Parts: sequence; C-alpha cells; structure tokens
Amino acid sequence: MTRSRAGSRPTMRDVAVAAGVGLKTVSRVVNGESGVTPATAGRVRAAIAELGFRRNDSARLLRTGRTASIALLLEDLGDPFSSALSRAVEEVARARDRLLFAGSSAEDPRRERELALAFCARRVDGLLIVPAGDDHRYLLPEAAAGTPVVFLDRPGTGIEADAVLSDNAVGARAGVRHLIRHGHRRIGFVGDLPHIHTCAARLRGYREAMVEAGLPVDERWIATGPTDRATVARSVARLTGGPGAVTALFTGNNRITLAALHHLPTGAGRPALVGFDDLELADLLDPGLTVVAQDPAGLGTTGARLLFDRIDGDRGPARRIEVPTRLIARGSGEIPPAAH
Amino acid sequence: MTRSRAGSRPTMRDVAVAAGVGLKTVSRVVNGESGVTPATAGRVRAAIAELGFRRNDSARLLRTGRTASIALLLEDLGDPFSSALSRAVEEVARARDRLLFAGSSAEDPRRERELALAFCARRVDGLLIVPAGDDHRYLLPEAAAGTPVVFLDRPGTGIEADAVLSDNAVGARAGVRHLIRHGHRRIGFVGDLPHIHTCAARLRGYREAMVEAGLPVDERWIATGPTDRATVARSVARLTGGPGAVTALFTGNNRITLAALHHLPTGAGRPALVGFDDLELADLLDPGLTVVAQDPAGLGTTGARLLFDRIDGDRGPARRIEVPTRLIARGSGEIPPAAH
DNA sequence: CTGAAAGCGCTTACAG
DNA sequence: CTGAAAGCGCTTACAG
Repeated sequence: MTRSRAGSRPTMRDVAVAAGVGLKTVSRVVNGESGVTPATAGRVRAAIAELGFRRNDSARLLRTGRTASIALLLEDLGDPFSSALSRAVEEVARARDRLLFAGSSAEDPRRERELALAFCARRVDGLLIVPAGDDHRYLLPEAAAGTPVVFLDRPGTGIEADAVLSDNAVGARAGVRHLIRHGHRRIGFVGDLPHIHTCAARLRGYREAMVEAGLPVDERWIATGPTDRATVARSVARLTGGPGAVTALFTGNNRITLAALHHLPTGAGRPALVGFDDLELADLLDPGLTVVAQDPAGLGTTGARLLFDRIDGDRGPARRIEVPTRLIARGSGEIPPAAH
Repeated sequence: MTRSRAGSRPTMRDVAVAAGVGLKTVSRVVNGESGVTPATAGRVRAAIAELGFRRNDSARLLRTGRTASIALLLEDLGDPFSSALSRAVEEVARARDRLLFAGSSAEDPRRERELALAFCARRVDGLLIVPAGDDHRYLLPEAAAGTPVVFLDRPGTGIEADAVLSDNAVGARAGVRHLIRHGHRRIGFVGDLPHIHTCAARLRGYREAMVEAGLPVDERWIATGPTDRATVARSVARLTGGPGAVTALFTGNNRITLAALHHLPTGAGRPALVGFDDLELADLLDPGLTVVAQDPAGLGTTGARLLFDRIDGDRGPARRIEVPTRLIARGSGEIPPAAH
C-alpha cells in the first residue's frame, strides 16, 4: 500500500489522479451512485485501496450543510443518572444516523454556556441540555437560527423551548404519602439548593402530601442546601435528633440519599426513609431502600425524540413532557414511627 | 435584530457586506487579530450583532486541517465503569480544547468497527477505545494515516497501539490471597467469557494466588460465561452447593458480583466473597462488600494523556500502562470458611 | 490597515 | 457515462 507520509491523508483528488479519472467520478463510486462503467469503477476502487483513501465526512458535511451530529450537555457524565440518560440518547441518535457530542457542565453555569455555544458553533443538528444555570437567553440566537434545543430534567429559563422532566411533584407526593400511610406525622425533607427546579418541585410535592393529610409542616423539618456529605450529615442529625425529631425522612435526590444512609441513626430510633431517585444495590441493603425511582432512560429517549421532531421541522409551540416516576417499596419506607 | 429566515445562519460574507468591508477584515475581528482600525472593527462588530453572526467552527476547522475533537468508544456509556472513565477523559479533552464524541459498542464488534470508522471519517484528532471485538486490524490504515488510537481496559488485537489497563492479574491475585489469608482453601472463580482479556488476566491472577499458596485448583471451581443474572445464579449455585462446595467466591467483574450478591446462600453457609470492581453502596451492605477496586478515572486520565502525547507527535513504540487496583476489605471477604 | 484570490475536501448543478 | 466549474464557510498567503 503506497502512501504519502503519516498524517497526510489522500483526498478524492489524489484518487482521481491515481485512477486517471475526474473528481466527480470518484465521488460517484464512493457514494455508490449509478452511472459509472464497471471498468471505471474498478480502476477507482483499486486507487482507493492503493492509497488507503477514506472520505472526509467533515468536508462532506460542510458542503451539504448538515453535521449529522447532536450534542448532549449533562451535569456530570460520570454520574449514574446522567450516564443512563446518555445511553438512551445515544440509541436514538444512532437510529437517526447522528454522532453524539457529550459534555458535562459540572453544575457550573459558565461552563454550561461555554460548552453549549461551542456545540452550536460546530453547528450540531440539535442540542439536549440538562441545565446548570438559570438564564438560558444566551441560546435565543441559536434557537432562532435553527438549532433546536430541548431541556432535560429541568426546564430552561428565559427561552421558550421543549423540556422533558420527571414528574417531580407527583413523585415526591407519592413518596411522602407512602410515609404518612405508614403512620408518620413528623416527616423531614432534605433537599438540594432550593432555587433548583427539581428541588422546588419535590418540596412542593412534599408540602402537598402533608397538607392533603391535614398534617402541619414545621419549617424546621425542611433542610435544603449543598449536597456534600458533611452538610447532609448535619441536616440529618438536626432533623432526627432532640425533642420534636422527625420519625421519617424524605431525601430529595440520590446524592442526598446516599449521604443520609451513611449518617442515619440506627437501632430502634432509626427513622423511615424514602429517597427520590433509585440507587444500584438499593434492594440489597437491610432494610431495602424505598425510593421514588426516576426513569433516566425514559427522559433521554423522550427528549431525543422530541429533538428529532424539531430537527425534522416541527415548529409547534414549546412542549413540556413529564416522565412518570415509580414508587418502589423495599423496606426503609415502611419502618413504623418509633415511640419518641 | 434583523435576521434572515430561521435555519439559514449569516456567514462572514454576510457580515462583510453589511459592514461594507472585506471578508478578511471580518475574519480579523472575529479572531481578535491586530491591525484593524477601531472604527472599522466597530462597524464589523455592529454588523455581527445586527445579524446574529456566530462563526462556523466546522468550516474553520476544515480549513485548518484539525477537528479539535477526540472520540471515546465505550462498551456502554450507561454503565458506572464507563461513565466514570468518560468523565475523566472529558476533563483531559477540555484542558486541551477538544470536544468529545462518545459512543457505545454494546459489546458488538461490528458496531465497534462501524463507530470507530465513523469517528475516523470525521477526522477526530484521536480515538480512545474500549474494545469489544478481537480484531482491530481495521484500524491499521487509520493509525498509519495519522489518527492515534489508544485502547482502554483491554488491549487491541492485530495492531501495535498503546493500551491502558487495570493491573488485572495483580489485583485478582491480591483478592484471592486475601481469601486464602482468611482461611479459605476451596475458592471459586466466576468470570466473564474466557476469551475476553480482562477475564483471562483475572483468572490468571486467581491461579497464581492458589499456586503460590500450594493449593490445588479443581477446574469445577471455575465458571466462565455470559454475565446475565440467570447464568451467574446457576454458576453460584453449582459452585457453592453439594459436597466439595467452595467456601469462598471471587467474582470477576461488577455485573457478576451484583448477580452473585442476589443469589448467594445466606446464613451460616454463606461463602466469603471478593469482587473485582467496586460498587456504589458496597460499604452499606451487611456484610460490607470486599472488593478489588479499579480506578476508572485513572484509566481515563492516563489514556487521554497518552492519546494527547501521540497527537502532539510522540512516535515512540506502543506503550502498555497498568493502572493499580486496590483491595478494599469491608466484611464479605473476611468471612471464615464454614464448617462443611 | 485592508482585501482579493486561492484553497481545505468534499457535493451540487450543469454541460457534454 | 464522465467531468469541469462553482460553492459550503471559513483561513492562509500574499499584495497593495
């Protein structure tokens, strides 16, 4: 196989020269277009093999005005929720012959913006984004220029765009109802930063369940803030300790649940626990972990399909789709209230 | 903001016309090059804002001959090992101003090949690949043409290329030694398909530990095969049941460990267990799960750095780097042999 | 300080 | 059946 020096790939022009044909004829053969003599096609194929030619798709796509790629911007590619979602998006992208760019905002609005605009500058066919920031007006020109944007998990702010969310309030309400049904009247809520949409919606669900059961809500039962281990540990200690302690906890996401599990009082005083979001191995804990499970794959699939509807030309009003959550009772949420 | 119809973005030419300057002057302003009168630059900036222009990076990159992207081809974007690895790769890519394409082979060699070649056709600057297939000669022309390839987790086959692996044999040996140290003499090994490199290396480590301790290995203690729940359940039942049953199990990867945990005999006859690969919540099980933990982030970071060395022009011989594993004792591996 | 021309590697539209 | 020309949206190399 004759080849020029490493790093310089042969082009269609090189193939054309080698085969003694015109550029367009090479293009025809490479693209399987009809109207080429078998003999000519054979010479072209021989030259292709000889030179180790492979078409440059980036060049092809520039000419055709598409990029055959979509971008997925997550909170953290490495976390289980994001990765399950990614995989589902990938499958839809694959079915539609698109390659997938992926990136993490790391919960940093500046980084989110930077990455989103970088993807748009590459002219991806569409953008799926789990927002970290709370101002998405920077995407207005992109959307207007024809790059569809679909928000996942949380809605975008300052822009009319599709959003695919978990039914956060409904799910949280179901989880808290479950605790109430098992006899709890003093129930704590440990959540994320309160300005985050998911936290606000889940807290709303918590309040709804308490109100509909005629239970008072002591504001001291509600702890919101950063989700690092130490902060959650302090919140758990505060809510479950001392007089007037809660007998059950509802934890607002998987990071919080995980931290809480490590710092829960044990023995007879162990509070009941229902977590929002499922965890691997949750069924093997003792007691099993009762959760309101999200459907990250469902979010990804639904969001990606919606994005492709837009790519295909759907110009209807922005839609908001809620993907159902599911209560899975495994033991921790069925612990009865301890006699305090 | 005047704008042509949605879907057609303004180009530098449009900006040049609107500002009454040449194309090159727009390019200068956009790229922050010197040598433009403040007045001219102002007119250009006004036109850019007016038209909502944003440079097309795909076009820019075609001209400059780079793509400022790398590709990561995994077994399954959705699994915890892959996603931790992805995130680490992303961070290195970001530090080097590259966007990241991601894709899953789904353990299908055909899909691996198809995706890898699609990435190469886009002319990614480099390719990181967790191989599914066992023949990577199809990458020979790509590597020769200057697209560096680094294999992760398992080495490539039929091609001289860098590989970054866990120290599978060393780690497995450490895990089995741990069981031996706790009094076990009959130890079972449940692994993946035996032709998979990681399975073979871990099985080798198992044998080494047994041999160095002077223990016989009954081939019936070794179960390799698919890692679905049912198959693993049967293997576990076979190894731990009946006369001559093993008193401890070494499970060869996280899927197998997870399945085994669901089907382990309980009570006094419970075998000791050490798993290769860590699991979230492993410390909260009862007993805690003893594992040989891999370092997926370390694999990703090391692999990505190696790839960028190659991108930067390193033409040295192919390297194989082993990333250390770490034994984490949490309880399940310290169960003494039951009196059978 | 500014811009016209050529070119990155392809495809499109057209002519022979 | 085949190919020369123009163009996708930029940058490079060069001339004024």
